[in-house]
Amino acid sequence: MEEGQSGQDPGGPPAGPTSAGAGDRPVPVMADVARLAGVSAMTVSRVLNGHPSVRPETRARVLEAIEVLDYRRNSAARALATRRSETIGVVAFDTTFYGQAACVRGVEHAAREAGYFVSIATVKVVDERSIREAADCLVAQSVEGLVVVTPRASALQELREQTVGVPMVVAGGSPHSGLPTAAADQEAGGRRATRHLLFRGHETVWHVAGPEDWDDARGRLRGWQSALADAGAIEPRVLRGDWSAASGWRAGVELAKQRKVSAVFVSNDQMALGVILAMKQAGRRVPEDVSVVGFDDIPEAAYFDPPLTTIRQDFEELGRRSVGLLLQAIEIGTARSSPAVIPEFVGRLSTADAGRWAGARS
Amino acid sequence: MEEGQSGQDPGGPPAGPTSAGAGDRPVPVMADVARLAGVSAMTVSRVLNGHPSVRPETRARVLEAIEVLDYRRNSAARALATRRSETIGVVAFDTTFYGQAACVRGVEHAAREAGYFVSIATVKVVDERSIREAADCLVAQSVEGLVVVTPRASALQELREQTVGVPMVVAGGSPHSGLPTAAADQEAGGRRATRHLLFRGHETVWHVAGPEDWDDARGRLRGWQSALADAGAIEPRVLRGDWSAASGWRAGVELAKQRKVSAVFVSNDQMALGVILAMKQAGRRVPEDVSVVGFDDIPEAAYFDPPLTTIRQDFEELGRRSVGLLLQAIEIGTARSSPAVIPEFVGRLSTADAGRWAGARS
DNA sequence: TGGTACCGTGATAGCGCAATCACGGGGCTC
DNA sequence: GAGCCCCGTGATTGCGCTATCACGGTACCA
Repeated sequence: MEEGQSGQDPGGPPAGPTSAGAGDRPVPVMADVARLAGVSAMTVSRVLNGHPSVRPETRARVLEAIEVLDYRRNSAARALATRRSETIGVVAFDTTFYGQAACVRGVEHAAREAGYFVSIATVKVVDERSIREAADCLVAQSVEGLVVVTPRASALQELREQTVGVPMVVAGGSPHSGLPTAAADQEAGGRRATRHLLFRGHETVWHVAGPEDWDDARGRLRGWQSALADAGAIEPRVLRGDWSAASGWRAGVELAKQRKVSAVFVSNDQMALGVILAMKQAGRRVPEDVSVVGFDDIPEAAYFDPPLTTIRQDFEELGRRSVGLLLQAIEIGTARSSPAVIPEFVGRLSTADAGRWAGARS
Repeated sequence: MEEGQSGQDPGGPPAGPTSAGAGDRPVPVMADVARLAGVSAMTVSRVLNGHPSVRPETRARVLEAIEVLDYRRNSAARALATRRSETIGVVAFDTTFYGQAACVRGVEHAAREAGYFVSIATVKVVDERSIREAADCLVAQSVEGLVVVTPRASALQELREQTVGVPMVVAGGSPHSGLPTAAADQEAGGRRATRHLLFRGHETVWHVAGPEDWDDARGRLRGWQSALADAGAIEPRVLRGDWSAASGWRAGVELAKQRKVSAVFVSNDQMALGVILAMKQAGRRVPEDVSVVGFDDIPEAAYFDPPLTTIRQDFEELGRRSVGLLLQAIEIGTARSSPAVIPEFVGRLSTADAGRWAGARS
């Protein structure tokens, strides 16, 4: 354009810098494809974007040129022009937890299927600062939306205020966070687990809960309470763990001291593993003396000794659904929570009827 | 400054579209910051990039304007202009495996510390097609480099050819893949495990290996073989698993049929869990009748029954190192493999001296 | 005192793509 | 048979940022 209308080199100004390189261009751009195919860059763009109004013949020519040149569209340029990054961000906590990892995997697959990239930021500690940092980091990368995997409710309150602009959904956690959520009905799961033990004849059921500020832990605890209340059973003091087997073991040591404990609902499978070990170490057999129910159904649960009766959550499905929600929020502008999925009871061998000698309470 | 030399609207053409919006601009751009701070956009850019030649006073003014406007730099535009995305890609397999997940976490943290974003692509099945797809997807996103976590060697051969342009490193896997690698010395680990059992007096040690085409599995197997050879012990037939507890259980069932089996080195902890269960179900006690050593030291291993003797790998460190390698490759253009870390022996209760009645072989 | 060397800053020109508008040509309506 | 519209395509412009060069000033050397 500086040369305006004057000269003899129409291709000069626009194509100049692009075509200048003698021929050693390492990475081809759209103009290169266009030239090879004998069309304009715009047409190449249309082909790439599946725009309908391109003659099949032209399209084929362009596709061939793309193939020949091994051309790949520059996503930064595209993002700049469209103002869309086609990327969603995932904030996750400890992805070494099976549930988190499976959920992230679900997110990743669903997102990729929908044509989105996935950027991830994990936080080591679950406090507002870290979470905001992670979210900021993702937002700085122009993600179009955020999936927060299994958070603490408190942390979310913070987030909602801060992450201006980009839609957010929650995978796991409580459906009451005020954000669209894809979650399993933890309460129903907790109720189911507890009821199972009650049906087996146990007078009451003890509970090893997860961290107080995790919605999942809270929901399971509520379910346990309500099942107990329904059955008119007394509600024993709650023990707290941090989801780790180690914390479960510590709780199990406490529990084993009390002879009247005959049934324990543990808020996840890892802690259940710890509880079982502690029980056995204290000389109490599982399930003969003490029945244990876990939660999550991690792949190893079936190979615990005894194989663990537990409540299965489909974490991957959660991840998938949350992406569905997020895409709605991004594309339609609104999304409401997905209906809670009901976790499934998985009966194995870690529970038995009360009575053999479990009847000997207090 | 915009009033420059000409008229009253010199800002027109360049700043026009930016300043045109009456005042409802949802997202501020650099020009907005510049205007507010009374400087040029270039200066804002310099401040943002930590360029030294900006007067502290000016810098402060700019920073304040940024704060006031809650301005965030558009990363797509930056990437386009600099030709750098500041993003690295991670290709991982099943991140629900503890090792993979921990490694990815290490990558993520190290990358973020170094100022890089992390995009992730997981593959469901470990074949060349999927891996290439995942890598392509990442490359399409203009990642500057790729970390491939614990791959199969065969898959890597493919990848190396295909991913033109972006540097690649491997986290885990064999150091002989031809790519820079951060790996633990699997062979040393396997040797250590086997030797431990041999020292305990077992005549020989059986092995439940991981998938044949995983470098990790291969290395551990080689270590087992070499320890056996050194001790002059016979080398029993290898059993194969797929890393899952279920496959370990199946192998355990086989092993339990043979009364002479008194010591088993299992290629990961999950499979070890399965082996132990199968043994017990067959009436063979662990460790009294059969000693078992695992590999990895997943957090639950200490709470198996019996607590599992195993070989600890620091997966997170692997991830961290691989990022170090990758950044070298990106920034310096070259990187050689990190020295292999030697896995650490963790003695717990799943192994015992041979002899009680284990001596009664064949 | 002139020249050289900066230092702090601004104007300008792309980065590679897609949105917008423009345009020739064929089919359609009436 | 004239007008219309839409189809397929191209030229142009700008997304928001940074690289480059240019420029007035102060400092320093000769």
